[in-house]
Amino acid sequence: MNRDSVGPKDGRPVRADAQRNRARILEAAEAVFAEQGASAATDAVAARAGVAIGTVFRHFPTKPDLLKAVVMNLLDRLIGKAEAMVRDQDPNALFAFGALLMEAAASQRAIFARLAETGVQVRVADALERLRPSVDVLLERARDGGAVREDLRSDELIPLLAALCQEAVAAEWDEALRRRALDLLFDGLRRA
Amino acid sequence: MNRDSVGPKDGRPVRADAQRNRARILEAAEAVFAEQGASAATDAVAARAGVAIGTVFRHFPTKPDLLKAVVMNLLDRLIGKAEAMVRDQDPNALFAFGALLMEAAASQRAIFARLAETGVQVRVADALERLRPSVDVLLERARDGGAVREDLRSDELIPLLAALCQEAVAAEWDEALRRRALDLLFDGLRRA
DNA sequence: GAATATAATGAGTACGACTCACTTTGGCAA
DNA sequence: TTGCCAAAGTGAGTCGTACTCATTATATTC
Repeated sequence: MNRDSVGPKDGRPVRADAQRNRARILEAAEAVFAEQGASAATDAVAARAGVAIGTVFRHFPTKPDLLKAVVMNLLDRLIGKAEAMVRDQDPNALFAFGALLMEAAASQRAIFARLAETGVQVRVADALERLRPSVDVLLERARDGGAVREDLRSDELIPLLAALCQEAVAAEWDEALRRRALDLLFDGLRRA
Repeated sequence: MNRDSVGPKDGRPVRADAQRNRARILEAAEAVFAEQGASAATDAVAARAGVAIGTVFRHFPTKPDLLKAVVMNLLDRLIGKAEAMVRDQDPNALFAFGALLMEAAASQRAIFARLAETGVQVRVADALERLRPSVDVLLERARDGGAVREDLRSDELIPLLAALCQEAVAAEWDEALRRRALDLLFDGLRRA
């Protein structure tokens, strides 16, 4: 764990006010984007955070950068849950994880759905890469337990899951369809 | 077939210059967006079409409207191919259609990929709705021929295909992954 | 308690979507 | 043919928003 009280290129500590403002901006952005969608003006975020607009742009040079940071923040919370599932020994945990992932994406629709609308580079697929270590473990265990086909690899599974989550959010699938889509996919992935 | 030489609410014919300009704008837009991405300024489209900016906005009141029209235009070409497959009697035509769809989406990446970046309402899922009649026929035939599970319905299959195409384009899947994803999905959809 | 690098500020700039008062023109009837 | 007029075209101007930068403030270091 590197202390985030030191700058990227090492050297001096990051100033206390800068750390504080960065946190405030992220918090404000999450709230503003959740309320107004990602097309909300950056001024609104600055106002809510109680800083000048220039400060927002110092920390996040472009709007996509800001949105990306917000999403990565949300993702951190998910990772914790995924790691908890790794500790279970259930070979079917992989499927439970897929369901968890999709429900999480759906519940954050307000933010995720708008990401696509504004030229953001954040893709669910990129975000999922961070979950990969956990997925690898879950997949291997499922394979060993005979719960999925032998030839399934995580760099195939992750894009598939990403595709479903992305589209579920973007096209506003209802819960029945989300569940059904996962069932169809996972059913097909089980050992033949 | 209603003549498109008459206006929406019936009444007078649409003026010849209006029809001509609409066609020119669509053609210009397709070229400009393909070259510069959908974030290209509307001025550029107007310039290329040889009309004033106001004329573009008369025909397509918002930029999303313009992008949507371009995509729908592209889709028309696909529909022809789908209908040709319906005329085949092969129960496996459904799978061939899925592959065709994904390759078409991938080849138009320049336009499709940028759609998501600009707040466009055009979703691949919406577009696919127009293909539904053809999909219904293909699916029914596949079911009768025992090529897919009995309980699969087209309003489940279409979103699944849409999800894969959308993500394949957005995340720039390579051909191997596109093929593999379709295989995994279709394999799972076959009769158990 | 200077010195100074780092951060904050916010008026200003750039740019692109969209408007609208005015001009032009295609279709129709006399 | 000719005149009428609604439909269509025009493009300078408005407006909102992402982003800049010269200036000011302040957190750290010695």
